[in-house]
Amino acid sequence: MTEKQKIDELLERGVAEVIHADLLRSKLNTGKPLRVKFGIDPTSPHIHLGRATAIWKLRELQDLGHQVVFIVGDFTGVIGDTSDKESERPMLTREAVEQNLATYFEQAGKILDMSKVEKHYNSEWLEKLGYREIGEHADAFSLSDFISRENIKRRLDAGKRVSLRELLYPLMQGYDSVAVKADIEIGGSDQKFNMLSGRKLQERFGQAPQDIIMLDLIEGLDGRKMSSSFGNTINVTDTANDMFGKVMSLRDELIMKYFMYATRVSAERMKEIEAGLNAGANPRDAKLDLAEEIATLYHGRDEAVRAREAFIATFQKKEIPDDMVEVSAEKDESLVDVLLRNEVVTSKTDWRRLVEEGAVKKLDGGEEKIEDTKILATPGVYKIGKRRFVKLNIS
RNA sequence: GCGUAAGUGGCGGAGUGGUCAAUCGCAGCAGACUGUAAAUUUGCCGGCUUCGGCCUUCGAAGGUUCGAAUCCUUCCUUACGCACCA
Repeated sequence: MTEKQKIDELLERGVAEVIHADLLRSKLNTGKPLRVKFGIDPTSPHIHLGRATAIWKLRELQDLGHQVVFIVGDFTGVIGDTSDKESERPMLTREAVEQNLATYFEQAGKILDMSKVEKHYNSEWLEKLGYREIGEHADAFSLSDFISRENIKRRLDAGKRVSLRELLYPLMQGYDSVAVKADIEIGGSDQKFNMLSGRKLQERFGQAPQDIIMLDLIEGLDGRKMSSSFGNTINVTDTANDMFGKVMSLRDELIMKYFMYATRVSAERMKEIEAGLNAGANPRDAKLDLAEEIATLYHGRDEAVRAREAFIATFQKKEIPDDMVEVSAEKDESLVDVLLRNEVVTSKTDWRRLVEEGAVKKLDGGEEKIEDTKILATPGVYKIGKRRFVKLNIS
């Protein structure tokens, strides 16, 4: 790819909106290194594919020679962001923030060259501000800015509580931009308000306002927006097999979107795949390729190919998977107790239901349906529902 | 501070003295159908059970009653209105 193509891809692929696109393009064209701000919310430390789109953008910028600046919202995390949330967020303790952060960089390291990333905790500067400064910053905004904000308005209209504390959040995130002298900020389109507040404050502080690259949000497994709070995420820390299974369960309409947002597959290849689908190719095969591409990004090609094979063996050929949960039972222990102890089932009632529904089978050459809820544990492989496999040993 | 309304299962939201473990929708689980698709459809969806029942839940704590998610009291939480110029 030429430099120009890289810049086009940066500004177009998966991008919802660029604020001052022309300006930004000309800045990028000069080749002068720019400072790219990216805020990390330490509330939930798992990077899922939706969030990863932003990190891949950072990677593209890094490849173009720009300086990525991570801002860990350790201070703002304690306040709680209101963007994209339907209800007020709980305040996090210091300890929780620290804990959540521990794994974050490692996950980001799967995508970025972390050694080149500048890292800051926003408590570095936010903690030092007093009422005087906060008052000055707050003066850059009017109450109607906040009230007319969609998600605040919705909550107000619904009679939900909106804490004043939440209004401080954009001020702080905006000041982050001032503190690190950001040229560009990257974030999801749900962050628009917060990122714009950065521009406002930078102007107050005599800095050139940052340009903003806003990314589209992608759908999760159930078709709703991918979000940890919905539990519909594909996480970059998921095993290759999990990623594979999750991708395969996506509805067909999302295939091309996922190629676009969640893989690095070239535009030409995407066109080919799309043409194939339109010509009547089985979407399942496109999805297998998609799953392999996604797994490759985080686990490497070899492991992704193995996951593909395991998927085909287990679900298409109905073979018993190689790796599964292993549990061990005492002598004369009932099967329920073993499964309960290992959290395979959540309660005895849960177990009873599963048995009555005919979901529990012992795999023993063929499949033998288990109908007695009180059966004793015997060694072997059990299958509960479609995808829960358990290997049981007697200790 | 005063007044009014409200707080129900993971979420939304019914229920206003017994037939309520609590309608319904979403999410989830399981069966059928499949491509582990999606959509559809059927069942389940607090816990324990000798399958007769039993136990714990409707903001919290007390109380009334044979009996309470439903009535009363106090408290906590939230929304809305009032407040000053009059």
